[in-house]
Amino acid sequence: MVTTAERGREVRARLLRAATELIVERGWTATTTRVVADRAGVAPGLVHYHFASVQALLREAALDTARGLTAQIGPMLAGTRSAGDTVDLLFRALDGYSGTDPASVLLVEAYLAATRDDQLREALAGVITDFRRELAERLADHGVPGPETTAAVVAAAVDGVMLHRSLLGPERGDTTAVLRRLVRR
Amino acid sequence: MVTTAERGREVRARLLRAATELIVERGWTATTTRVVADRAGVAPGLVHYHFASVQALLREAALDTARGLTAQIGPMLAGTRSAGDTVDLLFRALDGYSGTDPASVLLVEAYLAATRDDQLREALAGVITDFRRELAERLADHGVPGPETTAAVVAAAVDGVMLHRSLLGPERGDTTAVLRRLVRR
DNA sequence: CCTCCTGTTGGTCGATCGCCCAATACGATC
DNA sequence: GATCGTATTGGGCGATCGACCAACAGGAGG
Repeated sequence: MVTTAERGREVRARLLRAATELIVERGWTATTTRVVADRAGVAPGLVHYHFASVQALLREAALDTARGLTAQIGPMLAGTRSAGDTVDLLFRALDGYSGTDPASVLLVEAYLAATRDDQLREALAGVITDFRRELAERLADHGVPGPETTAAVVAAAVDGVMLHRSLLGPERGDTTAVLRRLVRR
Repeated sequence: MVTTAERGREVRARLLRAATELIVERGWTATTTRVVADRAGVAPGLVHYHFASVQALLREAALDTARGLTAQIGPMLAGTRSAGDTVDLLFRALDGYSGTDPASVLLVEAYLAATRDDQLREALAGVITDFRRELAERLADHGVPGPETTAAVVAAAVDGVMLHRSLLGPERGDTTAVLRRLVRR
């Protein structure tokens, strides 16, 4: 038995999933009411029934993905035995990714949209700050000097490498080996 | 005496400048024919007289800025005395920048637009590759091991830090000190 | 002086935008 | 079975989009 409310929540979820895909494929500002509704297989009017505005839909979709990513990586960090391990893990998590993978592009899109949407900027800043803190604690455990600043740089480097891969493809050399220098004692 | 052709080229330049400003203020896909024309102080029709399409205008504006940036930093790199100096220079060049400065945002916008515009992607990849090569040569001069890979990581880290600053503002700790670890022998 | 030609204007085209709303479908509740 | 309320439909609103074009201005070259 499927209640009306359950089907409603399911449609809402489908809209969020469609928005996530389309932000990646077409870009943030080119993801429109009708295109999202079409991808989700529902009437256009439903977008403004389930969400206050298109911006609100895109914001929620992007934040869901961002939080999902950090929630997935966080527990993995806890199992690392050394600072080098930690860096390795971060970049192995990125390595299935060609650089044009959905999650990366979506994150960068969100970063940009955030420069013009205060609500999104604050929420996204919160996600990154949490991730930085978690990473800093792990680095501190492993005796890395200046763990907070180091964590900030490592996190930024991850995003930067991801950004460059989307243009140039995978690097030739051993990127992880170079990045491990960041956490030498 | 100002010839007709000279005034024409001047208008073309004004359109490029207006596009540069507006990509930063409003985003790539939200920079439209009429808005650019209005900012440049000319009639809307002129955009499609001087440029094949809006995309072509945006592409040229972004590439001009990107090439201008690397052309400005390149010669400064030549004067550095050590690998640490080189990293310092790169990040001091970024430090007038709050992270929401025009050049940074424009670059990230271009990165993103490039994922959906092959012509732009190839051109932008060329600019980054040139910069990487120049940086790699300098690092090699200073005896940094694996100069190509290191240059790629440093360049990515620069863009990553820039990206994070646009959300979180300036870092608290000494970022440059951490990044200098990347180029220790 | 008179023609060219380049640069420029301002408006129009069909398409699409975000948002809204009256009408409807249909399970939940009595 | 009748009533209610939530989910959904599809079309309409004014605004704006990229691209196009007829008309025009005015310096360049004969």
